[in-house]
Amino acid sequence: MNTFSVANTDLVKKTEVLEEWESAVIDLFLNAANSFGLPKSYGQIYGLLFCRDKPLAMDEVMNLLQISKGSASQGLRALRRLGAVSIALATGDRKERFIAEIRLRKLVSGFLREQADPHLDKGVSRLKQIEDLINSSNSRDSHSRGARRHEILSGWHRQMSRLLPWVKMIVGKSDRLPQKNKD
Amino acid sequence: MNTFSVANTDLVKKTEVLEEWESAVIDLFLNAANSFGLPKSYGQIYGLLFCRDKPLAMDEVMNLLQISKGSASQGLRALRRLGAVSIALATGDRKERFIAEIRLRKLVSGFLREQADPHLDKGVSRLKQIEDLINSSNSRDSHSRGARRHEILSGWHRQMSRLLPWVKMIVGKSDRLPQKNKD
DNA sequence: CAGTTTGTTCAAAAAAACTTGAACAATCTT
DNA sequence: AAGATTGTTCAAGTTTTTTTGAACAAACTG
Repeated sequence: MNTFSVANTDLVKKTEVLEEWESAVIDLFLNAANSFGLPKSYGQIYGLLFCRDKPLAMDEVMNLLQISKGSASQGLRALRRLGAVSIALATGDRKERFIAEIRLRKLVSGFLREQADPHLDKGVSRLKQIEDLINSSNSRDSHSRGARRHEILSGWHRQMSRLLPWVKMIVGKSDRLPQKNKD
Repeated sequence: MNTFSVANTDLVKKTEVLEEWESAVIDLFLNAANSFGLPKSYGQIYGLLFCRDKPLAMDEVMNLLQISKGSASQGLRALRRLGAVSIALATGDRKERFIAEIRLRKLVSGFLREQADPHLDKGVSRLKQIEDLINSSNSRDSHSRGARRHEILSGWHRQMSRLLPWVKMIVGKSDRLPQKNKD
């Protein structure tokens, strides 16, 4: 089946290839993404960009990682939303090119903003809904038990709300040199 | 669709049933578990125990949540490992009975211990492996680029290692009354 | 504006994660 | 010790998530 052997000596577009250590880094991020609940391909894409100095275009990402157009497109978009990847300023060429954000603080706060904050918000309405159900409970015992639980949940919610800003602050406090806050 | 109205007054084996608010709380935890990367059933089980004052046995959990033996068994075990659930002291009866840990600090630190810490540990060896690959890189350019990346990753690792203890400390700092640390 | 190049969308395929239940093990009961 | 009760394991089934690629849209080019 693979009998086209020789003869295509330099017709094959010299597809750039990964360094061994790059593959290892990409794999590291693949696993990390995974345990943060993100698709593996996001991790791969980020990992690749993390390794490179020069911005990469979508098709380069596709080729180097051997992933589909769809994955590359969606992955890059999601990573941009997370603030983990950004578009390099146009280089004459028309293609968009991407670079990885490497400041840990930015990565963490982007992640929390996109993943944690929404949950905390939804939590508020959920708690209210639960409160209503508790109040419409007929049994006196169930009612008081519910009220007690509602208090606990509210306390947790308050604490988590307090914690997140701290996390965003603490991480990256000495990430590099004292940088001006270009938020 | 709800036309079974009256008539089944007490033939139905009074299978204990959930309060409406309990279902809502269970659902809350179901979603929470999910976004922490834990199976939904773990959330349900925890949620149920969270709602109850009295310890529940595995079969009660199965019946109330309508989940299989396997799920109940595995879920309870995993939750115990996380420190989110513990076995109530024997009540004469032979069955094991379970209760939920409701101190947020315990929950958070258990979660971090089981989920984050292992990753940080694996991270050390991964970093070392990457370092080796970088050193065996032939290209001078690739080598220095790799070295730069390795530094960044090491920095992140250090920072995360610093952060976690803080999180464990901060959460639950005023969870309830000043309790003696019964770790 | 017809033709290219670049990027998005989304239904269907593939892969991964979760749940189930039957077989098994361990422990108690009589 | 046979029988009953409680809990675990894991292969197979189910559900959910992720990836793919072909059709489409948008923006440039000559």
